[in-house]
Amino acid sequence: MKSLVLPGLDRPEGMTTHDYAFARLRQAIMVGAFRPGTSVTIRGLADALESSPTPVREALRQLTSIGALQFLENRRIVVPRITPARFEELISLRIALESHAARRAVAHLSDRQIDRIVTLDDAIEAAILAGQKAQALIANQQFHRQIYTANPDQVAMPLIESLWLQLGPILGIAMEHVTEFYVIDRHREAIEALRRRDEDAVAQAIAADIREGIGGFDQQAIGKLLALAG
Amino acid sequence: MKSLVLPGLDRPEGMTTHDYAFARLRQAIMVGAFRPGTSVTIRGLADALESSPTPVREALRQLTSIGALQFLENRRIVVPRITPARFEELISLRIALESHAARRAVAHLSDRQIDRIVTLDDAIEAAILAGQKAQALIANQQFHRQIYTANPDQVAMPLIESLWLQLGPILGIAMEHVTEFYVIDRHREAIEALRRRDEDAVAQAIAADIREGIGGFDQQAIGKLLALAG
DNA sequence: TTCCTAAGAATGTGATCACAAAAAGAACGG
DNA sequence: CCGTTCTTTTTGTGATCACATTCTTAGGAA
Repeated sequence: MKSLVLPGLDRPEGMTTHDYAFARLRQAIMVGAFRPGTSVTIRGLADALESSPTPVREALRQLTSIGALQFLENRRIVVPRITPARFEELISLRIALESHAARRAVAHLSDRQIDRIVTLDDAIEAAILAGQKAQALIANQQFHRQIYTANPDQVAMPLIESLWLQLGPILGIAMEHVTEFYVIDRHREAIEALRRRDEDAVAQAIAADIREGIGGFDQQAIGKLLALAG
Repeated sequence: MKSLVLPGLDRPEGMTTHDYAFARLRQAIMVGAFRPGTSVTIRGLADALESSPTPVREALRQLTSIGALQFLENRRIVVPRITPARFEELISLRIALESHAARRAVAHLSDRQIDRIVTLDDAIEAAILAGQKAQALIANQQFHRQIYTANPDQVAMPLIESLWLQLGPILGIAMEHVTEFYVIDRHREAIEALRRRDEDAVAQAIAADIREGIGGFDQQAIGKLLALAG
């Protein structure tokens, strides 16, 4: 049985079943395809991915290591719930980590790379205008990732993505309830700062971008949703 | 065959084979029992832990998710090598993350908890005086963990431990070559700041503690070792 | 000696199965 | 109608096995 819920993701040939399952589930969680508190089963996902329990269990175990899932005491596997306090911690950590990563990326960014970042920002706007929420979210993540990974020795990206994964489920709820996008574009501000190679300004723009709108969503609205979903 | 290399770790009854394998391997890497570049095999570890490939493979996969191990393209599993640049990134991230975590823990610390932190600091000194390097390392980690986890909603600890794991192997090398401990005790400074509930001072003391000596080791010495071990 | 090739060994991968624990449902008694 | 107990089903766990890939090593040719 092939799942209709999991966002599609082509499987490059040569990729192991485990890697495919991991990538697929990870992507699904990151874009909010699972709601907080949802429970998943190994066999169920194995069927959905048309494989067997072994590689799926490995993928699920990996996802717990990065906070995307949770193995409960009763051996149930669930998408973690988020309290308002935990949400606030995650956001403040995002700000700390990502402004740090952005600052340390500035020196490594070539003009050509900055041009590519601008292209990604355009893609975000295009997705928003087209009403493709999930696509806008993915493009926004790519925008951030492109900046941080310019630093070749960077080690923060996996940690940042762990935070994105933990915030994913709540974004999924937000996407259902928010009809209007708040495009408070700190991205242009960040890009200008990148062009000037102004580390402080870049860090500040990224911090503001995170604080003011989580990937285009209004934070207050999410706060209210948390009271319900927590 | 039971391994003599892996640090012992009692297996509480009811703990699954997988959890035991994960905890055991994680602890081993964290205290530097494996050198950078070391390759491990699933069957080998399964024998050492007197179990089978399945739970061990799951544990190894989890360890790769947090940067403690690496699955190479050729399907070999190795302890990642660390370049001087990567080392510097890890340290700067530790400073960013841990001073952030410390700052946000201050408000939650009771006087009783601070007393317990002092006890842990005494344990570090005792271990150093007794020449028990690994024990001193563990006690030092407990000291830091005790502070950060005082914040009940904290989400940074797993990320911080990921950094500790990535630094573990290099600490293992350092422990072999460094005969003298440099006890630059910023811990007392941190404790005093905690007592005053002075967030800035706490963050500063933690940052200085990390910068000046990684768990009691001289950083410059590690830098030199990296040139050889990278 | 050096390089290349081929046979054998070692290793990761993934499906399967038996088992135990937990959850869900059915039957019964108050 | 509600709660309890027993049965059935579901589900995670871990050992095992077959397969494909990779590594190792032995042998031979230049």
